[in-house]
Amino acid sequence: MGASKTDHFSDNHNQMASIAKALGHPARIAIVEFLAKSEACICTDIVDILPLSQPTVSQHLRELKSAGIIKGTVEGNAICYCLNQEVLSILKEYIGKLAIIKTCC
Amino acid sequence: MGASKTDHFSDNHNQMASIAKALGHPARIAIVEFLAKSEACICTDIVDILPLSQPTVSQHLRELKSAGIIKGTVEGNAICYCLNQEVLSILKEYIGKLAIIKTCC
DNA sequence: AAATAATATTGCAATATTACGATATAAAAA
DNA sequence: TTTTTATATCGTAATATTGCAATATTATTT
Repeated sequence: MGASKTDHFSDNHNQMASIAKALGHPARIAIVEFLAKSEACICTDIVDILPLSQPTVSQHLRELKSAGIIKGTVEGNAICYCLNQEVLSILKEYIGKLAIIKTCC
Repeated sequence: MGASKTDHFSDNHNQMASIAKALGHPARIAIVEFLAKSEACICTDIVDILPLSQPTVSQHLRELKSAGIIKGTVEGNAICYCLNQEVLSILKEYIGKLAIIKTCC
């Protein structure tokens, strides 16, 4: 006991939770926001904008990538990151459905 | 080391992360979805829809409440829960800004 | 007043996350 | 080829999360 009982929930609930979970850290929010504000994909600069060490940033990037929120392309000895709009749209749609005012409470 | 360095990030980043984090578990997604689908606020039934014990569900409800995602109203010896649309709207707006297709990658 | 019902809290074990130093890897530059 | 640059991985310590049994709390019902 301690691990979450993933297999007791629907695929959809698990997917939404894993996307939300990946965004559930201020460093990862900062990364995603930085990529969103950039005109193009970003190589190199991500470590510089965060108050965290390079290995820690690398770990956060991996989590965002494994949730599908960002994509990374190898570009020489650097890696270019950008947002995966498909996955963000899934989240957007989902939150949109929840955020509908109802006449109660 | 181990705890996240909350104080090194902006209030906005921390708030968005804490909302996302609260949604980052399939049980909490299931709760929120159940409340969204219900016509009115829900007392009592929440424990029954989840494959988890009553104390565990209570803990998840508390996390959703402390992130501001749900509200609970005392109603006799029960508690009626419903979504806090204000907070969901904050998230909706935020994700909406991220999820804008750009011509890159 | 005692029993019941709904929810919260406590205590604790199992596991996951966060962070970083040290080190590895792989491509570019010197 | 050596050095530099950009990123990843390993190992590990500190802390947080998840889950539940046991118990407490609070209001309702009998």
